[in-house]
Amino acid sequence: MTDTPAPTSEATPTRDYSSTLNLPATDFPMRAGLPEKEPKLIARWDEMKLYEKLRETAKGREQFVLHDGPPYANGHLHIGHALNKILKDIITRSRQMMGYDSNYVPGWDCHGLPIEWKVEEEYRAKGKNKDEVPINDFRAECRAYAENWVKIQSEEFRRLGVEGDFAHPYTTMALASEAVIATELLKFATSGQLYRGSKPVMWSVVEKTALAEAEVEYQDYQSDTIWVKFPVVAGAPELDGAAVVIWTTTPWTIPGNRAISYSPKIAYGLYEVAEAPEGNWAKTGEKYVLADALAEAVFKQAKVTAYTKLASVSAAVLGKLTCAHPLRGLSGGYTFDVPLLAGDHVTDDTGTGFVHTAPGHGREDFEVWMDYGRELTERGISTAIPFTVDDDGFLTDAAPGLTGRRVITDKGEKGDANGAVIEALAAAGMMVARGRLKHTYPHSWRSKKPVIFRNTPQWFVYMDRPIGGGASGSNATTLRARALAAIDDTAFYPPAGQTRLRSMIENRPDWVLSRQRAWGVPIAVFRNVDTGVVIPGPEFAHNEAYAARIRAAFEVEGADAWFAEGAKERFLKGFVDDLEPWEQVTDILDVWFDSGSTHEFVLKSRPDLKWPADVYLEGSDQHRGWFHSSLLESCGVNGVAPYKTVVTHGFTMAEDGRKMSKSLGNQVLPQDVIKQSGADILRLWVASTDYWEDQRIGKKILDANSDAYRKIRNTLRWMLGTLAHYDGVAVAYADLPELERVMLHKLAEVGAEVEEGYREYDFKAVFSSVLNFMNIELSAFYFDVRKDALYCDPKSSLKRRTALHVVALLYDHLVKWLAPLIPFTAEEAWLERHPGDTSSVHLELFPTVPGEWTDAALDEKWEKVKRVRRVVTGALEIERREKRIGSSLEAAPMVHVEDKDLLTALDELDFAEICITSQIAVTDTPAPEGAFRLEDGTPVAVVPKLAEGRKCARSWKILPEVGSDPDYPDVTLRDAQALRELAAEA
RNA sequence: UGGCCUGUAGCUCAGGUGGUUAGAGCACACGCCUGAUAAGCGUGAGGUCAGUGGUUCGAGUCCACUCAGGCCAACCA
Repeated sequence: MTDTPAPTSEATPTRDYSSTLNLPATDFPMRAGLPEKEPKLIARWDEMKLYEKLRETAKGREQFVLHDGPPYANGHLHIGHALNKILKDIITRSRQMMGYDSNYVPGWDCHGLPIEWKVEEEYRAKGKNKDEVPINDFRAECRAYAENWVKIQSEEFRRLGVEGDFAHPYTTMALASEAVIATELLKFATSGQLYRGSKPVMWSVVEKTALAEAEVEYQDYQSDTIWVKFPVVAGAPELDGAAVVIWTTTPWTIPGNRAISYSPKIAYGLYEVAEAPEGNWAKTGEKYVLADALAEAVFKQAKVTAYTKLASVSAAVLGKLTCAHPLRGLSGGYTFDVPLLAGDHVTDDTGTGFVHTAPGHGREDFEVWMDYGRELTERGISTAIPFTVDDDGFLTDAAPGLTGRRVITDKGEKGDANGAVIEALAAAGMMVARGRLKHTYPHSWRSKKPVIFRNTPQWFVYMDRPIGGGASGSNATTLRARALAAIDDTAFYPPAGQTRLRSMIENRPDWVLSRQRAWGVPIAVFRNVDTGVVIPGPEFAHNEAYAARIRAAFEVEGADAWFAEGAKERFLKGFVDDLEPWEQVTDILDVWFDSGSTHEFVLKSRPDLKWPADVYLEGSDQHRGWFHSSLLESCGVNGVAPYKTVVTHGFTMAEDGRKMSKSLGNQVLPQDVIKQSGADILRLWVASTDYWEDQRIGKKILDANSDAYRKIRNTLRWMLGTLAHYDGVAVAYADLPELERVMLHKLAEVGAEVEEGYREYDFKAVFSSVLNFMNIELSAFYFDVRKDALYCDPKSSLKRRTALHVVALLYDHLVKWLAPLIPFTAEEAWLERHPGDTSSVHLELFPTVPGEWTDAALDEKWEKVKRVRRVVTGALEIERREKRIGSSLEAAPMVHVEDKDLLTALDELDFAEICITSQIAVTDTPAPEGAFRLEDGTPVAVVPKLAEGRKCARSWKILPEVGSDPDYPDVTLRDAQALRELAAEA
């Protein structure tokens, strides 16, 4: 520090020159008030018919179609909906601005169980019974219910700033949609891919209906338990004469037994009864195969007083074993072989270590059975699953000797089936023990009565049967092969989606399409009860005419036509000689088939869209949902996927990374965010997050986004204020000072990142690139440096005018790039610069950055300038701390640059201006001892000094020249010139 | 239990094919400015890269396991 005299300006009374400065002036408020402003902008867009204008503007451009995965028309939006729709909106808006015709048509999924429930609930409240209401009346109420929610959700989506054809959305329940969905299914029937198989479902005997898992509640129930022998008949000589013992809580399922499951992870042994009471079921000398861990408990239950283990039995032996059904020979039935199958569901906690497997009566039983299908067929064992229990709970002909016994009565009480089975087993000498067990058991939600798992006919689509005529577009022969090929042809964001979908398609069983429900599109086929032949089908001569009938009727009446009186005559007459054996199928389609067909009834039917879609975007759960069913549906019918790209997003967690739930009270509702902060804040959150993975949201995170928003807004506001003094005259690039050219270079870099980010669906890259640019390059550097020229330079100053020109360029570029992310604020900002009734940033294209803006050499040079600048600011910070200066304008540092490269970079630059000091000296002379240096090794040392001269009353710079102008003795010469020009103007 | 995935500073994110003291923005602390002012600028302090064990001259980066979390495995969408 030298002994420079303190500036004398403090003592001199100063004039307030602020009115002579070009200070920022704007009405653009610092505080956004988004909750009030956003609805007004929506109203404006409505009024100016923005959606229609977007289409008009883009007419003839290449189409880009993001096809909307339909949300379910039930309930208010949650955060997941908001994330989903905002992402879609960012995509459609950015593609539109990239120069595509990017049309977005929102859709809704309207059929299905949840709506049935709601309507039924309303019935119950009114004391009405669903079964007494004609089905089409019930369906009408479901339709009205869905309609109402479509309206509500539509408004909620729009409030998020989502732009699209909300005046003409699609719904799966539109009559035309139902017509297409039904005829799409007919295509599967026609090509022979649809077949009638069977599968166990939860069934309520009392209500005579299938139940969903959600309609079932678990209550305590007392079951009869039995331990039963399955005599070994083949496979292992060492087990001759032994029996595999199973345990079950449902004796009535014994007639349905077709296999025994064991676990390769459990140790088994061959045991012999050494001693048992007279007349005991388990007799001395009998040999049982049991899990070692459970043998003792079994013998105790069987009242066996002594037993011995003869040998261990390996899993390899068990796998080859064949047993006889314990009722073999009863009424001439049960002659089939019972194989042993390895299953993961088998444990050695309870029972015997062997699980009685009745594929018609349990999910796991069914799965094990189906998994072994091919192997069983090779062993000569029929894989057919018997229908041992009918709708009313009676054992059928498929249970010889027990036919007519009842599992559960109309009233929901236990029938006589269990007793009869036990009696028959005992008579056959196959009982080991019996007991009772109190445990939780599924009961119907409605009747509170126990339900059963029973085999029921269902409609399936083959995954692995070669597809014959009627379908086209692919060489692959089976649905699975086609789907796998289609997955290879699809781009996935993130890439893991491909693996996930592929492994699902590889492993999935045949596609079950039928549901025994009311609110949906029917499987509009007929089945010949004598021959099993289905219409339509590969052999049927009138497939097209039949489909045309269905389609024509559904287009006018909707799927209700199928459920109306006389449907059989109406649709079948003239196609068959005798209507009598033809049974109308009343099952409806799984709603996944509905939404899986949207590409057909939306993309193909609307001229303003195209097929296939460019993008499907949904949550990662949709790998087994919409992505999956759309793929199968389209591969079955078209041979290829209905999409080119699949984008998935993760789930939204609470702030601690855990699932949101009502009970934990950690939910964030989009409605609340919108009310408190505005939709743009929510959208900024979406833009900032890595949505490919699970994201978090909460107060802290939203606050951080509000802060980012404020920074963006304030920076735009300052630019607007400054531009109030811009006359709109452009300056040629060649005439720009280096600083301006560097900013344009940076802008070009940001532009490349923005473009790449939008193209690759990486919005957080766009967000951080723009935000960092605004923070670091603009707010903290360029604007800070240029304020002097912008505020103080004379009107005529080229520097001032070029800066204004560049600020205007920066402003328009940034606002456009931000438009897809924060459409409300971007619009508000755009209109400040480009007002007009028909003006909208959303009608603009992203700017093309001129190639001449890119100047890597200049950028490199200025990075050096900034390195030196950092040393200067570091030195000034010390001065500030020591209270020698406050403002940097009080300083006039001496900068010793010890590197030739760095020194050259400063040539011909007004380095004082860049460092925002009043004066500065740059030299290559060695720095004195004690000069300030940065620890990072920059070869620059700074010796701070106070600026000499008087403080300019206008620009606050301290310069010796102040006082030398006779007219304006209290300002610098530059400021004097500015004042002179101002005076001349007046 | 199986399929797919995640775990880097308080928060949101960067960290090609393994290679110098792990980066940014925000938030935080301290200071400056008071002509972007419920603003602006500067400086600074924050990380055993979930953990353990391996491969390697060398691992946030590769491998295995463990822990924590998420989605899927519904006549739910």
